[in-house]
Amino acid sequence: MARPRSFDMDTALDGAMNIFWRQGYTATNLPDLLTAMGLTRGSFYKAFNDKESVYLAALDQYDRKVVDKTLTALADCEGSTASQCLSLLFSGPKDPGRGCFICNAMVELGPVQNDVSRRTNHMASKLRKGIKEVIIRFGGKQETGNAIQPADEKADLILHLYFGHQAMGKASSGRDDWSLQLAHILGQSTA
Amino acid sequence: MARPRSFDMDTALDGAMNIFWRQGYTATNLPDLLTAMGLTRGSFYKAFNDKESVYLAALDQYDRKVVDKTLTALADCEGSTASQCLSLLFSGPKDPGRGCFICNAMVELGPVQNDVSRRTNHMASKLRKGIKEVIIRFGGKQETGNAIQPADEKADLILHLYFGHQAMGKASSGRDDWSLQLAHILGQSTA
DNA sequence: TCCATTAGGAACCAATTGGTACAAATAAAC
DNA sequence: GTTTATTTGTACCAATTGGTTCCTAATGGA
Repeated sequence: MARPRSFDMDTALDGAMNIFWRQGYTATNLPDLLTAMGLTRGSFYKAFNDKESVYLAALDQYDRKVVDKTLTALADCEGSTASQCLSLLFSGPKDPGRGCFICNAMVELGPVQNDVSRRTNHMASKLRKGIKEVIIRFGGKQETGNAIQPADEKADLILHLYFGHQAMGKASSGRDDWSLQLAHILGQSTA
Repeated sequence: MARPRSFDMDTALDGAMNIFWRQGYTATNLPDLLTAMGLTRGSFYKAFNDKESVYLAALDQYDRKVVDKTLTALADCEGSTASQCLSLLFSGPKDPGRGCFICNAMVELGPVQNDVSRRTNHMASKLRKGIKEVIIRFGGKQETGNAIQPADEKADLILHLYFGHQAMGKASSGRDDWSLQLAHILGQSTA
């Protein structure tokens, strides 16, 4: 009927995702957000409800863009061991001090924003599942045996390790090479 | 010479520690902080420089009060296995949604505040050392052997796991019982 | 071509932000 | 008791917060 919007919704959400990812929710004010999205107040409030709803949309964008990409990278990994493939999780693009948006969101808003924790839990589950499938693919099938734990447990352990890695990385006091640890967790002799 | 201050510095810092611990730096405004510390603006700005310096003081308070207490609890632990003692780290007082102040601070301010990351790194090192000493105390001495990793590596792994646990706990999507995982990492058959 | 409808942009808004100024209250030193 | 130094509390401040209003401009359909 009338004038179509001149900005691209996807790239605007990319901008929102990146600024929230880097700065968090409260530390990102409206001017920051508008600049990152390439919008002015008018079009912003025409297209979105408020800052909070854009934050949630940014989390969904992260789910589509980053989490899904990570999962396919894990599924398509042609390494020779599970730990080699799972090392992908621990050697991200390394934008210094950006960390993992899921981890950041959990820590900042998890306890006070159900809409946030719902999304972070969902993404965490997807990652957990992706990790588990790598483990299974490389032979660590659902063994309930004594010493070695089933793939679910290993995946959950590695997922927690991943978030710890991301958290510590933001203060640059973390470890970079996790191949030996992963191999040990997975019960391999060497990575 | 003149009028002595009527508030107790230590309890005021406890209040600051607790509110920053629960809400983070930016999400805590001055009225919140003043209430938590039991001070009015006047005495606050007489006694402290600004909000930021109080945050750093609160981190130091956490170091003294919480971290040191945790370390002595680990050192004094009379459990029968290392994983049993280290389970202490994963079963805190469980104020829901408060998490670990170190983790919160790293994630919120690590990349942008050197004074913060310096402190979180220091506390993380203390924890790492405490964990390592537990491992060594229970016989996992600095073995450089093939499959089992040296105590340093194990301690670092558990420390990262701890932070991941704290991060995920804030969205209540984390695991509560880590005894089996710890036992596996440490190379024991059962916890 | 003209109109209905919507995007875009700037001015504006009340509320809140962290921080300051200053007078009143208070207690030690003499 | 007077003096003096310092804390305490209140009133105040400019700047910033997220959000609204409203006018202009652009566009697709008739």
